[in-house]
Amino acid sequence: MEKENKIQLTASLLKSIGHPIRIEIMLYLAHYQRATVTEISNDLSVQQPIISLHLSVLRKQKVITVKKEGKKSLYSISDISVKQIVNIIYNTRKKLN
Amino acid sequence: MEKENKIQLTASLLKSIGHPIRIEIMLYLAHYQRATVTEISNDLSVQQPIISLHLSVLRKQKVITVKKEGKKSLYSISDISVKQIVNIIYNTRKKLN
DNA sequence: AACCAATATAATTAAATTTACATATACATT
DNA sequence: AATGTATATGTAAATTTAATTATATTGGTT
Repeated sequence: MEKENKIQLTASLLKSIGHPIRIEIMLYLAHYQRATVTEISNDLSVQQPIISLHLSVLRKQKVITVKKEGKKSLYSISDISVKQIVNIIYNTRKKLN
Repeated sequence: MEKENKIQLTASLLKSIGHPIRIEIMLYLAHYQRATVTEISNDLSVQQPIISLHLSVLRKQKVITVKKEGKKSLYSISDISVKQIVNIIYNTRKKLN
């Protein structure tokens, strides 16, 4: 992969996670392994269309994956490294402030 | 620190790094340890005011720190964990695509 | 003091995101 | 086929972010 493209992808990935609701979704999925849209929507107290939108942003960056089961969509984090990153930043943030 | 605040800070940090030019700046600083605004501007071929602007975004999140020496501003990455994160994502990105 | 180099900031405009709300699709059950 | 549940998509408005250009500030030098 060319450098420019790689930089662009790195930026896109970080940007996709860099949103409060999406951080919450990532932490939620990191904790529960998998969850449906409704579960996430209820537990985070955020309207379903908004959760769906943010899930699509994360899905586009392949940060999470969906597995359809009947009428449910089970979401999970697609890569452990992404999970680690969220935890690293979440836990080291206090050191920077 | 309250959870909400921590989430917000985590999002802000990731968001601040999630931009092509800022990724390039981070990779540049990770490689050279420290650099001036002019050096970054020249080597990345990006206009100085734009670099200054992006540096201020990163500085605001305390991702980088400045040390003034005469009329020069020496920038460097403030925390190793941030450096690691950039490298992790930069190197794992290919696995996700 | 005048000047130059290095950096930061301001104003403007353009573009991209986010939210909210409404609506659509898909599947399952009756 | 009609209803209910789960999820996705469309649109418009509001907000945020980015790039551009110009200008300001700061420190060193003559």
